[in-house]
Amino acid sequence: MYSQPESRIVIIEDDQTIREGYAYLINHTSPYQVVATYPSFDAAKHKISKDQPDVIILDIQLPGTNGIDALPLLKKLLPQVYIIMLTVYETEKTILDALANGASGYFTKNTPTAKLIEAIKDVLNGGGPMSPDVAKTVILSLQKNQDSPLTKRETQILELITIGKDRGQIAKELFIEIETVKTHTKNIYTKLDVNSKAEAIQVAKDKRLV
Amino acid sequence: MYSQPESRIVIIEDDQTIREGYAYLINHTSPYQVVATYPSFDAAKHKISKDQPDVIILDIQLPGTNGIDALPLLKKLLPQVYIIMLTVYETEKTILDALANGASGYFTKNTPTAKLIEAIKDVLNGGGPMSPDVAKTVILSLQKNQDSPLTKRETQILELITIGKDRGQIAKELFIEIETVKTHTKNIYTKLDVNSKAEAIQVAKDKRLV
DNA sequence: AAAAAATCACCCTTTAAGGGGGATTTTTTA
DNA sequence: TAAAAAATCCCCCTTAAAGGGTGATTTTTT
Repeated sequence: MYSQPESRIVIIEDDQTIREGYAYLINHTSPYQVVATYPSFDAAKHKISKDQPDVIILDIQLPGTNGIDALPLLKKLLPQVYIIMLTVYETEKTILDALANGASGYFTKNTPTAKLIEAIKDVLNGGGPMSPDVAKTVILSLQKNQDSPLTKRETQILELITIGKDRGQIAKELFIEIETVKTHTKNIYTKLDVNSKAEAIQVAKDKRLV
Repeated sequence: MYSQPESRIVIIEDDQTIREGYAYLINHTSPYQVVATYPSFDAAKHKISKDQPDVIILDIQLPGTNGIDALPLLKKLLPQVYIIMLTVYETEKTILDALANGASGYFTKNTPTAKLIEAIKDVLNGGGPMSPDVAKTVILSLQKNQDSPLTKRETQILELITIGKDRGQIAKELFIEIETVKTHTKNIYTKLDVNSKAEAIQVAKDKRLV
């Protein structure tokens, strides 16, 4: 399945200059057509289904429903649509929230139109385009703490604890006795300076140990 | 801090043709210099510190220590180095493991040298370059289930449960009574068809509800 | 107006977790 | 090749936090 030249684009962005600027450039310098633009999700929600967009360019800071909250609603209206975020926000939380809620790509607003057009092509071909700084943020969010106080086995067990396994399940999975799991757990607690599973999970997430 | 033309590159890759091919092209068509190449991590480990690389291009399938296991060891030897994975593996687990272990970028082996050179520039400038299919995999791994059976509040509580909070902490955080948390938890268990916190966390992770 | 979601309360049971102490075997590293 | 570190296993004992049942009111959505 390859990118179709006639692919239909909708832009939802409250800044008129940016909205019309991107629309003009996409229409005149790419094989894609901008079939509609809207200043907000609320303005778009009753009409956008008829536009039959393949790709939506979506801002986050919008009057009324914001872009993050709009994401699942748009997906409900148009299950097959690809959504590319185009925003000034680049905090880790915002980026991860957008991706968690169904965005296919994420760019900051200083992105040149040429890159955005390339991104449209990428999503239509099943890719997940991001600007370099966004990609960096995503990678950092996945990165584990490089100098953990835990041994390999302890890390492994802590990982299983964080995904909800109990002693019995952990023992079975690692082919060891429950008592051994207990011993490791005790050592983990000592090293992390906690005394419960709940605290251990919190510290593990917090320090990115797993 | 901008990319320095004299930046030093090391390639660790067991296939001689690929290794020398990339080395030649980087040396002749980019401002970077390949200062050494190795067919394995084990061959590199005693010498690579002296090479003083800024960027390492690292394969995953290597004889002896594989690329994933080599990552933390390389980071220990050269804490400041950027590592770009270049591999045929593109399973979600492999990609996420590599990024979790400190890789700065990730490309599949059919990547043209020009793209790889761009990626070197990107990491030196603090970005996190990935090929489109890899980026897509990463995005998918972050994506939540779009049609969860849970309500907003239930999802919120399940999220807190998965990060190790107990009833008391959840109640405090959401400004509600412990009994309300209990009620929501019961409803969550019914909807997910489980009857313990541990199981709920496993289903939540499994179905990407949080 | 009806349905769904969110809130709070009381009773009762028990399991899985946590703490202490001791010991052997295997692996790594200096 | 010693010494240190990591991983393995066992027994005793205690209890906090979790789970199940039932019922009800208020708030928000549709």
